[in-house]
Amino acid sequence: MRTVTIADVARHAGVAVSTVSYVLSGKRAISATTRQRVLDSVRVLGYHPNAGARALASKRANVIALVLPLRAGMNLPVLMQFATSVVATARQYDHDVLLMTADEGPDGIRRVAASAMVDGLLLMDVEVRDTRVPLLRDLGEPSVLIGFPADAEGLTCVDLDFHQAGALCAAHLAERGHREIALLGAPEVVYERGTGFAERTRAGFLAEATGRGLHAVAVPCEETYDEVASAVKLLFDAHPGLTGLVVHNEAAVGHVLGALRALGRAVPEDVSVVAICPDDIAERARLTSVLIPAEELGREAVRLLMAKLDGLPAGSILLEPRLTIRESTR
Amino acid sequence: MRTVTIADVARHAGVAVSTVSYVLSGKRAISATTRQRVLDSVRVLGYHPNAGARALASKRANVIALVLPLRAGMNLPVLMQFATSVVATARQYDHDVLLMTADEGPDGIRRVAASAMVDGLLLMDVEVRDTRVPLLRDLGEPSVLIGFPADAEGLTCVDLDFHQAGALCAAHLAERGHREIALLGAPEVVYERGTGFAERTRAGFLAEATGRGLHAVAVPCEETYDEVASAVKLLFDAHPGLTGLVVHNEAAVGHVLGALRALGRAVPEDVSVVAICPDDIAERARLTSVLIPAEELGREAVRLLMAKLDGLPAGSILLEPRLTIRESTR
DNA sequence: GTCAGGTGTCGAAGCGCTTCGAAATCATTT
DNA sequence: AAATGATTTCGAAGCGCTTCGACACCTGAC
Repeated sequence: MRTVTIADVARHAGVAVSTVSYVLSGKRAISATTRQRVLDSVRVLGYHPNAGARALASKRANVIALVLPLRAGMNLPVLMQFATSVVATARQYDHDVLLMTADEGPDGIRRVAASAMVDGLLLMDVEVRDTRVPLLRDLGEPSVLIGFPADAEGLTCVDLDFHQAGALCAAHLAERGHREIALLGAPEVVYERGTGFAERTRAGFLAEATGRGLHAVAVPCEETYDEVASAVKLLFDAHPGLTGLVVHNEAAVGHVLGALRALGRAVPEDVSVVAICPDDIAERARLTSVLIPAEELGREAVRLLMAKLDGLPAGSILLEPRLTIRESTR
Repeated sequence: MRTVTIADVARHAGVAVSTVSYVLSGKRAISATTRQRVLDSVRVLGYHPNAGARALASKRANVIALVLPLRAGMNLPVLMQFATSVVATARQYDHDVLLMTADEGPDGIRRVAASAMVDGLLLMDVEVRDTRVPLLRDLGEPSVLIGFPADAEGLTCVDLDFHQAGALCAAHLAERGHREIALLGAPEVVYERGTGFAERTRAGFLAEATGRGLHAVAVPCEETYDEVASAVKLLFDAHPGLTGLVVHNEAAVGHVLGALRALGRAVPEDVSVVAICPDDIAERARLTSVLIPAEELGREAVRLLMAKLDGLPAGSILLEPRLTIRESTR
């Protein structure tokens, strides 16, 4: 069963090879009758263009690389949703997806780029000081990052708008009449690393709360139960009138609820809790939350990458956060 | 920055293009001095072979497709471990991985195979009557399946040996002196679908138990708490002397423990529980368990596929189950 | 000194596709 | 009726690589 080539199609349809190519790519006008004849032959013979040959001749592989941080400890549901969305969206643009793990590091990126195996790259979970970022810059390979590195100048990045997410949570609590609220954030070290999203959430939260004349504080939060409990206790000791809590730390969310219970503060009767975390965690605990829009992230990332492949300029975008109201706020 | 071609390397090293090719592929003997000169040039120029050209000329893409069931409700940790392992192992064989979702279905497989985009396929989560299996058969594309379809004749499959896993659980309980044991399996519909692994576990469990002269029963098990609780209750009503339980249903594991607690049966004091489930679930609940060896599965699957690509015959393999003893059995 | 048989290297022919310039065809205009 | 311009199709030249057959050289045997 020899594979069907474009020459077979051409012969079968009684036209030149180039004509078949033009019918398939639509890059030149072909008369309706010829076009139909060619398409019929394609169908009859079951022709599929050879990817290698096409890539070689056109200098376009029609493949994008998806670089995932496939290490333990990732938020898997988010990652999965994202990957699924990327694959599906890429297919819509007639592209396939090459899966890479972050642990091949910069070399892997250099390799696939230099071998023209992919036309562009999608990097998930970009860190603030990511070693791959400078490489990406001078490699000149079209790419889209999920997350913002320290210096995003000249790069295309997609992320949730954490500033607005923080603000949204503060606003939600304010509208419910809470006057004294707090943000329990990421562990200390995360802020020290200068991780963008933690910092931005905090800024948005404080700005919005202050703007609305609320009394607001933001404190970091470790992830073991004991540390969370003591942080919560300290918070209420210092601010007895606290009635609203925003938790931006998925690992700590459960412990915060436990700690509140231990302190005898009922949710949502005594204190309202808003989480910024993946949907499944919030769903399970019935928490009002701002979710990570993984699917939208994937879709937008691919869209932007495709635009870049077409030579269009593509700026970074921040996705608007959406608050889902559940049972933990009133 | 034009890309470096093999001709550039040849010129730089003062040899013919074919010589460079042979140095790189090792398919013909090249003198040590020439080889070194070529390798130096490769390094100096930063040469990476063009994947498309290579694929076209050699009819080998050096890419394998990984078809994952990226739908909700999958066991994500297992899937992730598996994917990671596949990518890492493939890289060891100098191959890359094209990520596909099962929802492109048979057409997707036909497409990537016909376009010579991949050399072989890895399908995860194969169902008993999988529409892709007949296609795979007559497509003749090298492939390895994770899981066993109804008729595995002529196919290469890799899976945990569920029969032995069931037997292992029964044996473990028998050795601990339990005389009356039960298997809580998958939901009814799963058996009705004829899903292989559920059935095989049950068979192995019953065979081993019976062989050792134990009194054993196997019942299906739904996945909501209420249904699990009533199933557990019915089980103990019918078999008051029951002291050993095997749970082969990851979604129900937690509920089973809850139901036992509700019935006032302590684990492991009154009843020993063995689970067949992913490691993380068992780990969290401190359950003695047989885990799904996702990483090994990925590694073996790639190994088999590579063997097939080299034209070697590759039979199916069943991975030996391993029991991890934790705190739920005595 | 010649010849057989290795080694090591080269040149050229593709692999299947895209794309460019040119040819062929047809419809309009003068 | 010839010339012009559009429209449609063709042919051929690559894209960068692998691989086959051939050539050149060297060794050792006779």
